[in-house]
Amino acid sequence: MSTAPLSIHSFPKAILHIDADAFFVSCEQALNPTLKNKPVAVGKERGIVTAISYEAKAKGVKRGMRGFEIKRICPECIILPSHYETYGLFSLRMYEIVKRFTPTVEEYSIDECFADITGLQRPLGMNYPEIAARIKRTLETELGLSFSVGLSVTKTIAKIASNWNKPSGIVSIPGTEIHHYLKKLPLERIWGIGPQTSAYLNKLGLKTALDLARKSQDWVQAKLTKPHYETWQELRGQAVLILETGSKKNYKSITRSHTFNPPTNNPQFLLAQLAKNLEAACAHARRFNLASNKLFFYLKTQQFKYYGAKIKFTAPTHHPNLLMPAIRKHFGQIYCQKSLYRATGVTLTNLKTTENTQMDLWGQTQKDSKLTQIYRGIDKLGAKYGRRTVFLATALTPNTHQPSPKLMLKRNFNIPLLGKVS
DNA sequence: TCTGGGGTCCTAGGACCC
DNA sequence: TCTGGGGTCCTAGGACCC
Repeated sequence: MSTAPLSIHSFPKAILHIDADAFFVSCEQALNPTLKNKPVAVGKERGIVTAISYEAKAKGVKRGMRGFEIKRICPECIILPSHYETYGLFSLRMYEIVKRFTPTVEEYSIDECFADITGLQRPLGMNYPEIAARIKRTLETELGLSFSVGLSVTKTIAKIASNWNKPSGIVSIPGTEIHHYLKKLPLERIWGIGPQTSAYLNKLGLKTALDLARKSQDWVQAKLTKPHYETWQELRGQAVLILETGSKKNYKSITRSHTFNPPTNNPQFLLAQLAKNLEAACAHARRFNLASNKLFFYLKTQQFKYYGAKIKFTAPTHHPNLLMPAIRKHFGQIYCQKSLYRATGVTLTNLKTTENTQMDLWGQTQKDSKLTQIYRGIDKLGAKYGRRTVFLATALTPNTHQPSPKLMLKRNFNIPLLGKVS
């Protein structure tokens, strides 16, 4: 096979990928230094851990493990509940710091971002690897977390670079050096190539990322789909994936789901769970001024099968009390008494912004705006007294005997507005 | 991989229209 | 009643990501 480089230019573009190491546990350690250098895991409230410190990883602790399994292999491991709001604040500060260096920052996920630093050598008086190092140092000093940074010519290679030397790595891959790295990289480690595609490519005789990058354009277009064709271009040093710099929160859909234990076939319980999912999804939609006219809800069986129904509405809304009756109405179509269910979920789709909503013929919008005021009050209460201070009566677990107005108050607060609702 | 929660994009195929 | 060809929109489901 050819040993020629894939690109003859060092840095036609300079893209950084910045990735916080063991983000959730690192946040906990930054806030509580006594946790530093100790095996720590986060996710106690779920029963399985989702983030693990490098010390715990070294002892064999893995994502998805349960508390008792961890205690068996690493008794000294500290298991903490997650604090997502806190991690979100660290995340915002991370973006803010990177944006001091360049406005072109993609807030890719809570613990990662991409930054385009093309053309900044001269204004900053540093070369690209020096800029990367400066950003890394600034992040680490100000946040007290460690970061892995990759510098290269495309997003896909920058991601490979940041992953190369975790934790706290800083790796620069000029275009002319790409092939040295791809040669050592198994296909399934490429961003965008999952188990299905790598198994398929293995069957076709490909093993490494370089095997893929060396294929012809015709071959790639004949055998693979568009996303993988783009990956192929990126691996060859052509930046086709652009950085999405807009502030992230334009949802196409909002899902809220929850798994419970033990599994059940109790329809009241399942409806209560769905009501909770619906309220959570709607609350999120309200926060971003989004409304939906299409929802999907499902029951998930113990065998991990999904049974769901889609419902369309004439007018978009984000008020659960308008949507819940429809869920109740369609519930019977998907519910089977013989099945045991382990989870429920609700997805709002077709989301539209609620600014500039037009009045429709039926006065639905007017009714909706009254509700908007009511829910504005509810959301304020939620912010003040804790989420779910006010919720739909359906969301009460069965056996809890309460009178049944449409809206219920958790702590018997008396809110005058409630009278108008039912 | 005995499996939590939240997303996005792409493709194929059907419905419907001219 | 049968027929060719082409366009758009929507949906279901797959695959992938963190």
